[in-house]
Amino acid sequence: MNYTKPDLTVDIVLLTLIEGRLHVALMRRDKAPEEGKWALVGGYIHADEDTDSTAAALRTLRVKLDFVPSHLEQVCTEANATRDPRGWSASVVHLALHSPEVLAGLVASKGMQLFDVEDDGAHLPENIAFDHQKLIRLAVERLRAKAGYSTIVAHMLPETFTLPELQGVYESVLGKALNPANFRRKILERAALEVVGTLHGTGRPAQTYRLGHALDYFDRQLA
Amino acid sequence: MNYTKPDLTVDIVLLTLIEGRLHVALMRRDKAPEEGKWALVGGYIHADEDTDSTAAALRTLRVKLDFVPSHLEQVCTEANATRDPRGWSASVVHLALHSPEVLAGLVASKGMQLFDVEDDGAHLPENIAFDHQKLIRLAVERLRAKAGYSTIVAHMLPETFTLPELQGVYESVLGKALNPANFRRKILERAALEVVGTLHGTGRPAQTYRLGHALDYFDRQLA
DNA sequence: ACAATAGTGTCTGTTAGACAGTATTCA
DNA sequence: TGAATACTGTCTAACAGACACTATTGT
Repeated sequence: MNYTKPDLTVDIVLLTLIEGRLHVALMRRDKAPEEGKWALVGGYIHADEDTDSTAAALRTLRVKLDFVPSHLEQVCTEANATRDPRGWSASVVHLALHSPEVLAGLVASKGMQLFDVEDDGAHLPENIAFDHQKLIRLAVERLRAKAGYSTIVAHMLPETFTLPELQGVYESVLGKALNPANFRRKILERAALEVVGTLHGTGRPAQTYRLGHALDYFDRQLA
Repeated sequence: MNYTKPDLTVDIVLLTLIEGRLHVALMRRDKAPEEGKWALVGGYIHADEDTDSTAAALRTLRVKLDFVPSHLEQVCTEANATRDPRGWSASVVHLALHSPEVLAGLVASKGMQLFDVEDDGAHLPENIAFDHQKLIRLAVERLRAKAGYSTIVAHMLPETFTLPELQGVYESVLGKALNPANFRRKILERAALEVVGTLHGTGRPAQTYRLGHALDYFDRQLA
């Protein structure tokens, strides 16, 4: 009754929005296999220190990037015989989101890079490790699907934001323009947004808001 | 760099609908740990014969029940230090659906039992193994969520069915009565249903249909 | 005053829910 | 002919999308 145990890892698809385009955080692998290729932030689950798989993902982000994401959720598990040349392996894939300002800081200090994932990954580097291009696609699909009926995309903004800014991230992720009047009406009906203050810009100042809950689900599609 | 590898298993929450109530298939464990308790159909992933985790789930169903489900999908992965007394373990949880007629046959021939999962599991047996009560809840929640915007529930009917029958399974899973006229209009708009024939019952005969695709997703909520 | 951006009011077409009514079978 | 079940037509209220309008700032 002793089977060969597969490897068990976590991989984190850390995404943000830069100039209206989704970007993913990748790091260069510094050891074999796939040395030198670009890979998701990830690593082995440590049975002795991780209480569960999400804790393993948080530890990995802390150790490799010294960073706690605004949002983290499990996407799926990719487990098969061919994804890793070393043999049968399983990866619990997580989606993480944060604001571009903070991630840009990590690029400078931690050697991580941000790559544009739009146009079906056409702008990603050629040499992506393992099945990580597929894992990126799965996480991006999850984000796009969830954008339409939740406040998930707000986690790619700083903690406080204006409604036009929020509309912008919805438009980018959903890939279509939204009518400002209708967006305001619907988002204020559906999401628990708390008024924070006022932001002065180049025209009329905007109200700033923050999320009342980490994640709100809508009973109807936003757009 | 050699960590203790956690155990990697699959567990299948096999559900069907009996007299309007969701039921789950459980089997009595015949060995330690948790011997004698009721457990989901599941087992270790076999790195030497399973190409991926879904193949492992299908093999497990074939070996233990000699059965191929009408629908099978991954739900999530439950992975932590405390779910199995033997130590850190990970289970890739799957949701499987089939018609009650076929599952009733397996009860007779394979020692499996079907338990009512309604009322938050109040009618489940006391002695459920490991964290399987939680896994059942996760799969049932997934099914209920997906029922509102897909044809997933049709997999708990035989291959051909009438619209009143289909309405019945939607009503049971969604937990509310639906207006027949509106149900017909919306399901025929949204789902790819193929006309098969005519079924004679006690009143006016009903058209029979089958699913045009394994799973249709709707752009709007059904109810 | 005007450019720029934020935010409101309101009209219209579409969709969802309610419900009355028709259709087709068997006893 | 009536009970039983399947199915259709149509009215109304709610909602989504479009768009013209007002509001508040800086220059």
